[in-house]
Amino acid sequence: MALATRERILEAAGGTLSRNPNASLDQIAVEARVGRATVFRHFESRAGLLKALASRAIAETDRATRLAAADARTATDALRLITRAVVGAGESFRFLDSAAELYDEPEIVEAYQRQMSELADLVEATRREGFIRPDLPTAWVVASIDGLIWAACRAVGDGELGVVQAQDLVWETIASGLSAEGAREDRHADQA
Amino acid sequence: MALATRERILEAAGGTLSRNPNASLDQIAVEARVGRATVFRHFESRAGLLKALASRAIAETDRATRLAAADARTATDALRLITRAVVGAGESFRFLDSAAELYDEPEIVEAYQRQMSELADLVEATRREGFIRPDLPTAWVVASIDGLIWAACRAVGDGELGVVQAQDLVWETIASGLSAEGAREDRHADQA
DNA sequence: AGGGAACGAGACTATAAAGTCTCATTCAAG
DNA sequence: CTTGAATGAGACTTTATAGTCTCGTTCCCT
Repeated sequence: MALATRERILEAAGGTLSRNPNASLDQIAVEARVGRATVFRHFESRAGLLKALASRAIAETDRATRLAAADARTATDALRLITRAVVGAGESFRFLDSAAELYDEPEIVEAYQRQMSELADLVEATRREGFIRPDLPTAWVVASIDGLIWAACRAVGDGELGVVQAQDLVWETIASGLSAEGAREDRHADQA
Repeated sequence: MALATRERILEAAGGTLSRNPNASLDQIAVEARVGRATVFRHFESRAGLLKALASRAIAETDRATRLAAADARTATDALRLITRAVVGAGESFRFLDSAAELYDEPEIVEAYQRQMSELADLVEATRREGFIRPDLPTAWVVASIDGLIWAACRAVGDGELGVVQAQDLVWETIASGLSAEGAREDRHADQA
């Protein structure tokens, strides 16, 4: 039962922290239907729990990324599959939204930066396939995709969208934007 | 000097909290070059300070929104101006990113929901002008815009983008999307 | 049935931060 | 120069929560 308990604690922590980033270990233990002491039997400290949770989310994203990269024939397709996968797994790492304590866990920060860097590489590759507009900085494209994924995960968490719908909408928005085709004529200098 | 002091505390709180959402009042007081006791002379409690900070950000957004609505001839133009204004004022409310304590301040929650609702109305209006794609749910369009604005503010805060650049890119992305025109031929059913 | 590992409950300590209070100092206005 | 309001410094209390420890119980395995 040890593994099941550990997993239950992680699950509860993810859920509780995504709703209230400052939730106490007591709340998490209650949510996991576990004694508070048991939390300390599985994790050395609060920081350790957070770190394990983050590592889990990162590993899950990595796995999804590898699978997508294996299946896809083009970089654009890989980006599509990865986006879907990350939105699908959104609940796993929505808690990261406000886990400020993790900023001083070099291991986690490094992994996050690596993932962002991989995403940047992928964006560059899709750009070479003619998918991404040449005039947008890669940093912004990455930030936008990140922002859209967060928005989708939040909408799913709030019950505004279903998971599948959110996955479709994120990709649809990345691929075709928010505006109608006709609006493309509207562009003009827009300094206020 | 009373007003100046109060303002300095708010300013410091905004800055410090956007960097570390769990910053103590002591850190904020130091940042504001003010005694910690003085913080309590101007705000009844930590929650009161947070609330005042949020109210300030909301009021600033409201003001920008009203100005934009007054200047704009079309809903689409209003959306453009408002987006620019909010990104420009991003530093003022970036701390909200992780201010979980505010979730149980009905006054703040209500104001936030009102702003989101106004944004939804504006999106509907731009849709009638043919700006927004008819096939995207308004809730998603609102969430996307919100996500893009957050992404831009974060990029500015991290020094990745300049403010003006971020303003341009957000609107450019809303208006024309991320993908090249040619990618519009690529759409296909994408269930994995 | 017996034994050991995992657990629940709860007492206990330690600590960080919120919030209160006092007193001396500064500073601007009259 | 005098006065009063605003402040800085810091002592003090309170509270919430992390982290430790113990003991009795449950439950699985042999």
